[in-house]
Amino acid sequence: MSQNILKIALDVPLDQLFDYLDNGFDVEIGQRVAVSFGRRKQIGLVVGKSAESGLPVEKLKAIEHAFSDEPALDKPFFRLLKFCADYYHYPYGQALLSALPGRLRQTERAVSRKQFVYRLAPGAEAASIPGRKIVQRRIFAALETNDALNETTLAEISAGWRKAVEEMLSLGLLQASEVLAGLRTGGERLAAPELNIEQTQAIEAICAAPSGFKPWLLYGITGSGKTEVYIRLIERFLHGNDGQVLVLVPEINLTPQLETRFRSRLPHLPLVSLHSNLNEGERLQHWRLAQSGQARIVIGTRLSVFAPMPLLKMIVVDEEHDASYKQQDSMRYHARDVALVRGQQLGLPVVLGSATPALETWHNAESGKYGKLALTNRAVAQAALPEIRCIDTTRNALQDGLTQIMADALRERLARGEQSLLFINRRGYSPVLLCSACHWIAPCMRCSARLVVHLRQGRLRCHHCGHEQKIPPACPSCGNTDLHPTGHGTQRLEQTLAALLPGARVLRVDRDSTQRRHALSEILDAVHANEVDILVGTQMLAKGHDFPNLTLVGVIDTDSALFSPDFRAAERLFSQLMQVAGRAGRAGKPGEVLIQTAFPDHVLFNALRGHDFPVFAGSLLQEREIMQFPPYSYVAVLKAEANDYALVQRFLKYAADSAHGLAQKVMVYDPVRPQMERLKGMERGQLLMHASQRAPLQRLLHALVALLRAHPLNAKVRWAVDVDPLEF
DNA sequence: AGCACGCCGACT
DNA sequence: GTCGGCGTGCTC
Repeated sequence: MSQNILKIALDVPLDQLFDYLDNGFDVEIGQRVAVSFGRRKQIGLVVGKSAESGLPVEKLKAIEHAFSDEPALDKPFFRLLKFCADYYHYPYGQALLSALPGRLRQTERAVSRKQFVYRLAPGAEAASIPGRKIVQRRIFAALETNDALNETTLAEISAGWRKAVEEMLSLGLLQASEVLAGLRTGGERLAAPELNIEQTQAIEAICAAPSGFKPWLLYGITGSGKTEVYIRLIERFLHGNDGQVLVLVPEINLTPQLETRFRSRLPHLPLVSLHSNLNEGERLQHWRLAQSGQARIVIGTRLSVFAPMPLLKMIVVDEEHDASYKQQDSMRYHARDVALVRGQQLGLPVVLGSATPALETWHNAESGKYGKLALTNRAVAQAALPEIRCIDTTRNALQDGLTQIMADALRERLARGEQSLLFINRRGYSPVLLCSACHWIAPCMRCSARLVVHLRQGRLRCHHCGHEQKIPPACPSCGNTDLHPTGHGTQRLEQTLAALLPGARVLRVDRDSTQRRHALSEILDAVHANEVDILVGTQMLAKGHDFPNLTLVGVIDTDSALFSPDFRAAERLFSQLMQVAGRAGRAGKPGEVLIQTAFPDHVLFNALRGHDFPVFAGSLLQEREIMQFPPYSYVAVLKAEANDYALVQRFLKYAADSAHGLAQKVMVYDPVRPQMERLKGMERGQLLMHASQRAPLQRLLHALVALLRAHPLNAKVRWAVDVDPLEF
């Protein structure tokens, strides 16, 4: 009797499948198995079955266990990850396994919490219940208005429900069925706000489009009601008893707000979230609920773009320009782009929402490749756009980082009992510790970066590798004890404000002040309760929060980003400033945005003053076209790092030489060191390649990666291909 | 990636 | 005489 041969994907950096004998287990494609691989035990996914193997059968091992009772992953899941593994040049097995919740990558049995729900049996009649069995009667009555009851609901009916249900089951009045636990539905339904014309037009356009793959850009300024458009679309796409929608959100603490909003507007649609704040158990449960089709709406960050959803009807990518959609290690995918591929594979609409779309997206919308829908008015009619002004710091002296104009504006709000927000993209006290005598600057030993002064803790910290040390009492270079914290961070600004505006209640919001589990939501509550006058914070504050009493947004210092060597810096800065500006003046009170800069006439600020993203995007796109940068070219970077730069150099030299030999219609540059030459003790280097078409670049990468995997330095150098990189 | 095997230097 | 350094090679 011959055994089946299983083609199994494993979490190993080898781009191949492994053949195992099925050992008599009844296992389907898409299920998990436990196998011995070399000396260790591994979890594998059955990708295929076959009667034969490229290897002699006696060399094959048999699987040790098959998780036959688990639901199998479907074909679209494999298809999507196959595409990603190829496109991002990452081993297929690792791509597949890393898309699973952690619990499913472990060799222990992964139990999903299940519960029973009870329905009325066909033909069951209330009359057959004796009058004195009150609990049974109540349960019966509840089931006449509800299709099914779960244990929680039954417990609300009576503490003695279990006994009653058992008796009803034995009498054939009820039927029990097992479902996954953890779905919450119901609750009060919030009234739908009225839509404005643009919102209605956007919804109708998407619903009227012929079914099939269609990308849409929903370009809507802050406060224009994008979320309401998503909600209406979900309602329209999930009208019947089936269908699922995936909503991707950036990796920020924005998920709870959005989740609450969706739940209160669509209480009848079971919703689960998938993000990093879930524990392993919850994550598995939510993922299973998506996979089973029971969760009709899935809201999740990056990784959830891979969540299996058999009834998927539409994908929404909120804040599609957000950089957190790009994974920066292992498989370097971009969740927005993967969402588009998924939409294409399944023939679905994909809605990309943003107030400041990525230039790639904007370009595609302008060229007609994507449908473009614009929301140009704030949904709350009386909420005007804030006035944006620049304060020229070459004419207005800075005192402790603040101009007089900014200080006066803060005082004014304080007097009026309104709130202000100061935006500064540097946490800590000051970004540099400088020796006044020899100009020594405290460096990080493991990174090409300066240590940031955290004065309150009396420590220096590296914001790249997390290294921490005491502030030295004297300069290690010359012995001088006069060491100056130079430049401004959130902590210092907080201190400055305390001195400048005594009595003002200042609250700092950055990664350091929000480490505690619920710290951010407590801060937000305090702001809403008007217990705060001035918020000082980093970009954390820029997103998604509505502060009705906030009328001033001050931007302290952004000039370094204006002339950054990173060609995306301006795009990011504009988006960031647009977002913080959106915090000002939401509920009828006019808002004002003040930006301190030495370059008030820069194009970026001109466009910002006019709230004119299209103009700014147009000018950036022109630059990109001249320089032949994305979206006018396709880029990939080979990134390599090792303890010893000589190894990196040798590796990249080999890669560059090979690439030159392989290159057809691809430009291969010389290996260079990145901005951050050293990170976490690793010496880094990179090789840039670009082409005007995707295909030749992909062909080159494919061949190159095969060569590099076979190279002796493969083991000594950590390397990765970054396709469509955001940073290089 | 792991985890073996394997062949050369300083230790109870 | 062994413990252990990490180079090399394989994993169905």
